[in-house]
Amino acid sequence: MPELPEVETTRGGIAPHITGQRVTGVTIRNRSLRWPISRGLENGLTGQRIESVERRAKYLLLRTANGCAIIHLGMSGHLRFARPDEPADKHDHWDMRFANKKILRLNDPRRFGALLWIRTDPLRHPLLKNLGPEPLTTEFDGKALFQRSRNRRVAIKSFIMDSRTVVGVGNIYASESLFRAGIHPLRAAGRISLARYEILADQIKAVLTESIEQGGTTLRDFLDSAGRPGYFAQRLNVYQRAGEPCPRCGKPVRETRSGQRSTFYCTRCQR
DNA sequence: AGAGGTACCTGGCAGC
DNA sequence: TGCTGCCAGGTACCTC
Repeated sequence: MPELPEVETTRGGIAPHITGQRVTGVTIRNRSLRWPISRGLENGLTGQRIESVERRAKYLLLRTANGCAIIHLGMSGHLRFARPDEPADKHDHWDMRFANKKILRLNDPRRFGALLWIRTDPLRHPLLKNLGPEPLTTEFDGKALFQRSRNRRVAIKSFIMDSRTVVGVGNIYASESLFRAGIHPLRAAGRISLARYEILADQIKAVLTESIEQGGTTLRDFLDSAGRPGYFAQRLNVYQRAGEPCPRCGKPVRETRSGQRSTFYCTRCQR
């Protein structure tokens, strides 16, 4: 479910409601997410005031004076505010309650997500310390991609989905940005010119920005924290459109696999 | 070091 | 209706 635009949409949806609020309690119904939720989380977080709600890559960071909650939504995770009397669903694994009576609730059927509590700088945490640049900053550009890709034989799609290259480019936006840039998804990363990387970096920024503006991409089940779907699916050019005409040239969109992931492209427009 | 595969988990869907 | 197999938006970890 969530790629960077979905996580950013979630961050924007919850931040106004919990920033500055004190946590009055935490209920954990199922500790076994990707990593077990630590026993110390409830005690550490309860009573703390949320100083900020930030995002790094697809991680949400709830910072307090005492520590930081790191949230990852995995493949199927979803945060929303529950009504006070609303019974927990089967996959509602945890709630955070706040002084303003808001209840932040996580639903995650596949449990690939995470909830961690750490007392040190979250950006130095092993999960975050080796992450590449944020795509929507000036730190990320064609030159950075070009330099990092020299002598690399890996397929360009796998390369841009590697979080050490750049964070936040998941399976949907990898296909979409390569289509927009006219680059074949299986081309070796080391065999792409600087000029083409400049275009690719611009298109990665553009596709992510447009998707955030549309509230993310709803394929099956993504809803933002207020229960609204995202509308970017209507703007997808190739993703999950195998057999449909390429929007640029009309040739049927082809589907292949790259790194065990579905990959969509146009054989004429992408070289 | 780099490339590729596997694993984690549930649910939905196509096909029989 | 119910079974089986496959697929799904992520990413750490394993092997070669």
